[in-house]
Amino acid sequence: MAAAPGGSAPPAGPGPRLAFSTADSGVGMSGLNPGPAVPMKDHDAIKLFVGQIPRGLDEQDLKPLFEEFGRIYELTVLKDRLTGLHKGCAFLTYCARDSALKAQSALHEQKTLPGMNRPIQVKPAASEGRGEDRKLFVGMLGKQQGEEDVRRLFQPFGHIEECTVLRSPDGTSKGCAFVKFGSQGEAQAAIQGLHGSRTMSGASSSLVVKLADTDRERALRRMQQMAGQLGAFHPTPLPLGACGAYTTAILQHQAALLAAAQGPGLGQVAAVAAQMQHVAAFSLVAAPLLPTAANTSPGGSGPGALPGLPAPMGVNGFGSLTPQTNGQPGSDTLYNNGLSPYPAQSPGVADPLQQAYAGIQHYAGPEGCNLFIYHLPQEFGDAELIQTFLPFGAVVSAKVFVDRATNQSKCFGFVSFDNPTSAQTAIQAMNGFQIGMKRLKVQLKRPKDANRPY
DNA sequence: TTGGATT
Repeated sequence: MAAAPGGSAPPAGPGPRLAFSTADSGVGMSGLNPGPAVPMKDHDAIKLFVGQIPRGLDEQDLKPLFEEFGRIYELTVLKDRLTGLHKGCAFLTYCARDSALKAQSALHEQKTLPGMNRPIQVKPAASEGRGEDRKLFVGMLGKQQGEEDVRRLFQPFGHIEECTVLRSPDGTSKGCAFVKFGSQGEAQAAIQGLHGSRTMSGASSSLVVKLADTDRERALRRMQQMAGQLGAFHPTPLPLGACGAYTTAILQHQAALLAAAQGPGLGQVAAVAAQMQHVAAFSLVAAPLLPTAANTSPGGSGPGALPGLPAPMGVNGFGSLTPQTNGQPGSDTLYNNGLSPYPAQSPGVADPLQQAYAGIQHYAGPEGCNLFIYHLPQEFGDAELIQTFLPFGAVVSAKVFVDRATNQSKCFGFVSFDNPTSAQTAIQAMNGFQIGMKRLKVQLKRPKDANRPY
C-alpha cells in the first residue's frame, strides 16, 4: 500500500525489524511490543514520512524522539528491499491525527539529527496522497441529492475537506459528486463502507464510490471521448460476423419499404434505404483510418504524441478519405455525415470535427435531433446502433445503455443526429422495425426537463 | 423504458 518516496518500500509483513506494528504487537515476536493495549489508530490518522535519519538509528532509538507528541501506532524504518540496508528514512503513524500534526510542526526542518547535514523531514507520506488518493468519485446519486445529503452520507468516515455535486449548466445534478477526505484511510473506509451499499432513490443502480480519476486518467478519458466522437463520424467497422445478421435484416426491411413506398412521405425513406448498401463498403473504407492507438500515421505522429491533440491524426485521416468519397457515386448523403473534409452542415450547426477537436462533448444534438430507442436486441452495442442509424443522416452520437454491474445492455439507447429531419426520417424508417421477437421503438428523446412541473 | 456521470 505505502510505497517509499524512492519507489521501494520494505515488505510490510512481520519481520524482526518491524518494531511497533500493531499487527505484530500481539504476537510478541519482536519483543518490542509497546504496551499492554494494542494501539488503535484513528480513522483520520496520517502516515508521516520521516527523512534525514542517521543510518545508525533503528526504531527503538527513534521512538523516544517521536513519542513526546503522542502515542505511536506504527514506526517503520525503511530498508532496501534487497540489501536490507537502512535507507535513512521511516514511516511513522500516530494513533491520533493531531499527534502527527504536532510532530510535523515541531520537527519538520526544525532540528538536525547527529551526523546529518540536513534537517529532519517530517511530513505526510507520499502515499497519503496530496489529493487524488483521498478524493472520491461518487456515482449513482439521486438527482435531487445536494452537497448536504452527500456530506451526511460520508461524514461517518472522516473529515470531509470538499464536497461537490456535479451539475449541468442548468443546475440539475448529474447524479455524481466528488468528496475529498482528510486522509487516504478515510477515503478507503468510505469506499468500503458505502460502495454498492445502497441504492439512492431515483438512481438506476447501487451507489458507486471509488477513487476519482487522476489527472492522467482524466486526460485519457478525454482522449477516449474524442475517439468515440470521431468513431461516430467514422462508424466503427465491425468484424463481419458481429452485426451482419442485423445489417442484413435491416437491408431486407429497407427493401420492403422501397417496394411499398408510395406516399410522398416515404419517398425520402426509400431514397435513404437505397443507400443502405453503401454502409458496408463505407466501413471497409474507414477501417484503416480509425484513430486507434495502433494507427500510427505516416507523418510519424504516433500514440506517443497523444497529448498533442488529434490534429495530425485527424488531418491525415480525413485527408486520405477524400479520394474514397470521390470514388463513390451516389453516396453524397452518406458521406456528408461529417465525414467529408467539406461536410454539408445544417445551418447553425458547428462542424462536428471542430467540436471534437475542441474537446466539446455533445452527447445530444439540438432539440428534435435526439432519438430514444427501446427494445434493442440484447447484443446490440454502440457500433450496431451507429450502423443502423447512419443511413438517415449525420450521427453525432450513439449510445447503448449498459448495466455497469453486469455489463449487459439494458436494451435501450440514444442516437443523435445533427438535424431534426434526419431524426424524423429515422423514426419513420425504424420505429416498429422487427428484430427477432421485438419491435424497435424509435421516438424523440424526452427533453431533460420533461415531466418536471413548472 | 429516456444519457453510467470525472471538478
